[in-house]
Amino acid sequence: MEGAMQESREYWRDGGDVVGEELLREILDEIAAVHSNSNSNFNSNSNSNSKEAEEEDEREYFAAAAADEQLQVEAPCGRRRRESMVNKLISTVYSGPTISDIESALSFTAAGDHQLLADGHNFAASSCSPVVFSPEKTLSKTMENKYKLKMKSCGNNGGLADDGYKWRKYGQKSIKNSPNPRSYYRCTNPRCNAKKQVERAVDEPDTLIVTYEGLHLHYTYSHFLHSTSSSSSSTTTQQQLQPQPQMMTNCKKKPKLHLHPLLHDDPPPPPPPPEMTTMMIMQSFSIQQQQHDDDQLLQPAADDHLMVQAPPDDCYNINGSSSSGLMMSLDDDEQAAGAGGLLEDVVPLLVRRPPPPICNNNNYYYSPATTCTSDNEYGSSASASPSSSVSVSSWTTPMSPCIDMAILSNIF
DNA sequence: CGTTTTTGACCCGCGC
DNA sequence: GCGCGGGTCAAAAACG
Repeated sequence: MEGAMQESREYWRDGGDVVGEELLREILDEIAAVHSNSNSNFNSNSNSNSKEAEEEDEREYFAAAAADEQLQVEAPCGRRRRESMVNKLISTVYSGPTISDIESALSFTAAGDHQLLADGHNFAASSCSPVVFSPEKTLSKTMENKYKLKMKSCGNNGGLADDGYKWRKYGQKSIKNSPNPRSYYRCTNPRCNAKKQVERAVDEPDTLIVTYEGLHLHYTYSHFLHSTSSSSSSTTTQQQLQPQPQMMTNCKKKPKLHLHPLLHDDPPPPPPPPEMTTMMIMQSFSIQQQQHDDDQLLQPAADDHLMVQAPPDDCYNINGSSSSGLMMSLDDDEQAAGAGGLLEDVVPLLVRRPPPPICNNNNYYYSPATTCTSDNEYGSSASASPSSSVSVSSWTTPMSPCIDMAILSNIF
């Protein structure tokens, strides 16, 4: 870990034109200081393995997050702001996720967004209907931890919105008692184990049933593309809030893979929008491997830009368009610090939490990347516009501090 | 020419 | 053990 810290320092010394070296040192020192505490907390929790400890940990986490948000209202700039950022980073990186964490976060987020559905106000610029997120936990073992989305295709042309990831179709099967074949897709990222199945509902031709399995070990491509776009030219708020199909067109070009972010010639890749996450679950590859060995996928496999919403009983609703209140505060210079790129070595599972009561029209933003396609057959295109092309939203990428990226890249 | 899609074959789990 | 159905593989075709 010390080595990672040192590498981060060197990395940021080289990239000193992005963020002041002094500030970086300050932040890194704070990280190093907090890390020891955070680590010990994590160890003690994992050792005790008690539900009370986990719940206490969750309470502390959310309380801290709420406090951070309050701080940002009072002092959106300055040291407090940075400390908040660092603390969040630390809490997300060093407190290992548990299944309880994930489930808790899902229900927490769901409760927060339930009202949006109840009000019937969807932020979406599209006319897409909400999707229903249904974890298949009660089915057979092979179906365990698969998550199913039911969604209607976009209204105008019958096409569907992109879900932000790039999929490759690897099979199609006709299903018994169903006139519609089922298509099988795998994430094109070679390190990514995410899969999905797409089939059209028998009774509702407009409805697609998308079953996700596995985690994406990288960011959405829309995330990546928006980052690169934003870094090269200023983007107005209005543009940020509009679907940007040209970016999805650019998705056709497969980005470099397998390269460690720090080895890229390109500018440092963007971090995830850190304050948008309920938990940014950083899984080491050992954990990932364990998942494979156990043949268990513990996390909801819905793409990380999906908004998990109020679950009645065991059913989660995802409404990719619910973005109200998801605007975050970030300084302009911090926005300018980001750049494009995929994070291949970090494993974020972004479980969104309810929006903080902060609305900043100029900074963080949540954009419905609703690129409707006109595929005449669902499941016919899996590249930039995945066949499922579901009516969901993706996080467009505000420029965020690069600090966590550098650090996280060195951790794993 | 590299990438993606198609599609028949194969594998495996499950029920009888 | 056998058949069925679902999931995956992989070679060929299609695409850009």
